Amino acid sequence: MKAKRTIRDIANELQLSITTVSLVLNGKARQNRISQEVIDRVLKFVKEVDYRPNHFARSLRNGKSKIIAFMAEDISNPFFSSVARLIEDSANNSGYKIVYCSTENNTEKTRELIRTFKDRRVDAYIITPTEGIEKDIETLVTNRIPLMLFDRYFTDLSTGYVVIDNEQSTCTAIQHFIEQGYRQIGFVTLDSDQTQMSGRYKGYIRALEASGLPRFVLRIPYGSTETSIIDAIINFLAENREIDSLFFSSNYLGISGLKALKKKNLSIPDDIGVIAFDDSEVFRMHTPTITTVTQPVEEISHKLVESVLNQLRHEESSDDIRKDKIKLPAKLVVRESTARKK
Amino acid sequence: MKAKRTIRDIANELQLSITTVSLVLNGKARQNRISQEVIDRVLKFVKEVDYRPNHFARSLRNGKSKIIAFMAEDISNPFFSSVARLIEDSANNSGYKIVYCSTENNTEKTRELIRTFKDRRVDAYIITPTEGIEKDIETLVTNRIPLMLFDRYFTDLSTGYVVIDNEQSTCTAIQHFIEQGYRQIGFVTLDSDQTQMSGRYKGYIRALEASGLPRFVLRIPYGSTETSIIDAIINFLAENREIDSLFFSSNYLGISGLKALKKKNLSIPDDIGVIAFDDSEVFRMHTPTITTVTQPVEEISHKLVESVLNQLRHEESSDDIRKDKIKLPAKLVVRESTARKK
DNA sequence: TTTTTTAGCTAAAACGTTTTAGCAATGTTT
DNA sequence: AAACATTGCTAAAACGTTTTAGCTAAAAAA
Repeated sequence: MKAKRTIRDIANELQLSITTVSLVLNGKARQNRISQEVIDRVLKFVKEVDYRPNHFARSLRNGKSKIIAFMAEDISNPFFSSVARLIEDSANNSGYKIVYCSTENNTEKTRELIRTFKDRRVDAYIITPTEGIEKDIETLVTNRIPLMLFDRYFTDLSTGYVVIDNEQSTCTAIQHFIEQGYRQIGFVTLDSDQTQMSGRYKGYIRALEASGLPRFVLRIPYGSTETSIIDAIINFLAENREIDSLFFSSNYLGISGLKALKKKNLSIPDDIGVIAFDDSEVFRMHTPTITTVTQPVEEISHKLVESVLNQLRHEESSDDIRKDKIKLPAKLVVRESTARKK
Repeated sequence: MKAKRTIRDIANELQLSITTVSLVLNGKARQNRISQEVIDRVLKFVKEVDYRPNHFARSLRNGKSKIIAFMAEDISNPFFSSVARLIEDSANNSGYKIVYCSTENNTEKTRELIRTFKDRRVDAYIITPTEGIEKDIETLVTNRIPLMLFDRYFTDLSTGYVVIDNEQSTCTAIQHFIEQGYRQIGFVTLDSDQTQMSGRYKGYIRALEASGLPRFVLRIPYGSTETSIIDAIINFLAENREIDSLFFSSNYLGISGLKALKKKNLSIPDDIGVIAFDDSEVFRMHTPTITTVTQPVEEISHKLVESVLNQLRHEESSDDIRKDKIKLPAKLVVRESTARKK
């Protein structure tokens, strides 16, 4: 068992000062006029003995943890776990590790999580914000902590974010219903005022207004169990028997919706048309296959991590950090669930 | 903006020594004969000014990062992201944060990841090991680093682990096929010698031998694309036309399998029976619904985190760490895909 | 009264880096 | 020959904790 070597040991063994070794190791040798001979000697030795600097000491000294916090609503949701997977490698390659947590869209919990992350001087944040967390996010921003929101954001807060064009993509989806001959279009959404949900709602309204069709809206309380969602949808359909199509504004609403329709023995797409937000294997494999508004997960993830790393790189420079405000288009993937026999 | 307060500031403001404050904060006041009056004074003040100790300094001093590494094969796989979600809260409640990474079952990558985690003095590991990583795991064990393997383990390594009884559960599944009247049972698995896969294979063999039925085995190379898996399965069926049922030994093999069957227009369960390993929403929603060997994800997660936290608690004590070797039963969830009309 | 014990607190070292300020020797300009 | 610049390196402070060893004063024992 070789003893852990410190920079001090290295310095002693090479008959150099700690300073010199440190400068070489940090690539600041040239600008500090360390001779090439010494540079080579240090580099060679350090490689030989596989010296690995102590992260704690380094962090203590320079205040950086080399950790990025990934705060998603629920890491086990396929959308969020895909993002988690896709940001992972780039972060690692830049020397960052990612700690995750699930906010459950619970503001109190999120606040507490941010607190503990602050304690650990996490270097950057990627967050799906909850409704009441605005102030806390603002504090991070004023402290110039690199930060990106995603999935939703705060219109009156100057942060970077990556979202999709919820209004336009939903509008397109509803128009697709209309083109397929559906006229009584129901909208099942979460009872939430966050940007992503209000955007989807606006898209629904806009499409309807353009064609003068009636509205049918069901708002599900946040955190409802699957069975209560299913019941709510069944009720909704019973009270509005004219409905001939349903738009589900999230992937798990869609899944519960399909279960509800199955339970009522309604046939898709003939009795009722279906479109769900967020793609997933379930929708691709379902019989019939389900038309979805598909988020560009790769691009979202890529932009998120790119922007955060960029902020981290330019953190020192006094000029303003680039706060990317990115709105990506989502794609309507047309499948069998909207192919009505006319 | 209030300046960050250090323990030194606290000590000064209270006219006490740093030592005293530190002892109180760490609950070691009583055993060091600090008077109750001083204890109260410190605790009150610290609460008032919301003092938060610097993690880096603490870590540097005592060598603990308060971080657990969660190394799964692929964090975006529903099985692993569920575990991630389920271990998260208990870990947080005990003051630990979780960093994740995806090994892709790539030994070189895993080795490198373990290296970087070691550099950061991660306190504990929860790992789905890859085939070649035995030595590296062993090093962790000899260094007495708290560690749990899951999903698979090394028979000749003394580590804690949580797995399911792959052999028994697969055997039961195959027997179910037989009871349902299937006689030509195909087994689609990954070309891997890891315990979970060999266990499932053994279960298949055992069930067949008991009834003298023929074997049909397809081994898919690790890391195959979905399309190549589908092609392989289609070929396999073409070359073995007598096959009347298929067992898929992982969830994504099952999904690819269903796509292959759909492509060949084979009807489940009449043309062919289907059982998949690992449950997922896809199998519950599929038409017909798919019989699965369902892993007890909650229990797996619970045992994992409980055991790791236990190891962390008793790390100091010189007596042997408890190395829980847990094998949980998996449940056969019978659905429509094995309900052959006889 | 002197010695010993105990109660209550603290000084200082240590953890392992990064970085500022500066020193000595050599080279260059006046 | 004196003054200045440059090259090549280093001493030491700082980051903020935890913990060991020990000090002083009061209480108890001799």
